[in-house]
Amino acid sequence: MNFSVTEENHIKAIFHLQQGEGTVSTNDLAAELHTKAASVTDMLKKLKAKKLLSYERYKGVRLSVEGKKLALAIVRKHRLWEYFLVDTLQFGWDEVHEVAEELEHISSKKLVEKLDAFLGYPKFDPHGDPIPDSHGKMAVQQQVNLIDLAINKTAEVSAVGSQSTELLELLKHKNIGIGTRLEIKKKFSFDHSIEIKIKNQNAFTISQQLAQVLFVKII
Amino acid sequence: MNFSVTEENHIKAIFHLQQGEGTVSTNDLAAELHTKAASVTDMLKKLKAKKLLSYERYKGVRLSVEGKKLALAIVRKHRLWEYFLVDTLQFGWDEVHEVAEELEHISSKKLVEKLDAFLGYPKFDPHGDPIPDSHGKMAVQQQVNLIDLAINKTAEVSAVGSQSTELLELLKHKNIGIGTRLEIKKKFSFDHSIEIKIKNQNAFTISQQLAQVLFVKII
DNA sequence: ATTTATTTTTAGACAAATCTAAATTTATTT
DNA sequence: AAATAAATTTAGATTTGTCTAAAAATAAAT
Repeated sequence: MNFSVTEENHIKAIFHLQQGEGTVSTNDLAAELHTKAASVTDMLKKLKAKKLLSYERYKGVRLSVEGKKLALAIVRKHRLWEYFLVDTLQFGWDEVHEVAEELEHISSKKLVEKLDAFLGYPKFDPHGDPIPDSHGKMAVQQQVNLIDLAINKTAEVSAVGSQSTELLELLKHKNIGIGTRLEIKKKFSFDHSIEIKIKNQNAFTISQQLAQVLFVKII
Repeated sequence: MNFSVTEENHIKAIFHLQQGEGTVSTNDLAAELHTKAASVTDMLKKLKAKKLLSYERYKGVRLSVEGKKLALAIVRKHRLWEYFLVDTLQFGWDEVHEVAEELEHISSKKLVEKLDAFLGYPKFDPHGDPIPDSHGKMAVQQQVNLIDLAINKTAEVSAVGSQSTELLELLKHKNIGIGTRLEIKKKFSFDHSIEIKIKNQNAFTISQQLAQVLFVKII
């Protein structure tokens, strides 16, 4: 079975919003896809007919087994390409998302398998997100939200919760990236901001909003 | 400026049929693109409006300077990806065409330049065709049509004139590929078939049609 | 438990890319 | 040069993905 780029993007968006379990609303999907609710409804009917999801009107949507399989295949391609761009072609980790959005729709199965082998079957992409293997299985990473990290435990930034330009700009300014080692010096309960320290730098504070999208691996 | 896959495919087809100079007919384009003449006419009007080509109804079409630039950029991407697939990912040279047809439409300029650098700025793709550089310049290869090769001169197959499944099947059966060394033993003027000999194999004859799509480099 | 607000769907329209069939232009024959 | 054939274009229809505006269903609030 072959699917259009639009169809694949809907499946991917549902997968991300569904986040393991739960049902996804038309409005949330429209926001995620930068489109309108009416367009989403049309597409849901189409994807239901193709048995990629279960959908009853006004009741939200949820991927079928087939749909999840497709979503995982797309996520796999996206993350493998991101790994390739950063690891092989020396892109910065913050400039690969848009390119991978295009590359993830290249259909050749053989290409994906050969690419995976060439890269050495990586388990995590440059943002720290796990790469599904050819059966759709992903490694689980023992990562923790920065908000939840204990004080004075050294940890390494392993993932960021979004790839928005705004976030990447802020991270660049604060000099935080994947692999950055830091520890928490203080937590302020008033606004839930936290003071962090990166080796050889002065401590500084970051907002709750920022801490919530940073994931770290305890070392 | 950004163009759709369909628009790019039309530009590429015109470029190939134009072959340096001359004007291209609607019917030839329709055949090349596996579409209908009426559809081509519609697209030509659109591409003319975008100033990629000059076109007067009933008079054929020819690429503008802008159009040629776009065509060369697409050809560059196609051939770089083919090189990558064969050289880096270990694809067979006869199984990369379809995948490259998809990859050539990925838009990121930075990706192309980084890929080119990673591959070491190759000058020829796995089929022996020259890869345009970032300014659109291609190396000229001293290759000759097999039909024109002198008798008893050893030569190496450097390019094939088409990537059709039918041709590739025949080449596989005859055990001919890029890099194959051979010499011509006899030319038969009756049907213009030629008898060729590959080292350690018995001589055999190939048809004019086949010889005409094989290009060789004299060693 | 009504009213009000929100979400979602339907209805109808539109642009892109395609097609078939008919009309038009150009090329070829006799 | 008139008749015939071939190539090309136009006209009108179709499919896919999208939209706006109005209607319908569900959720929230008084």
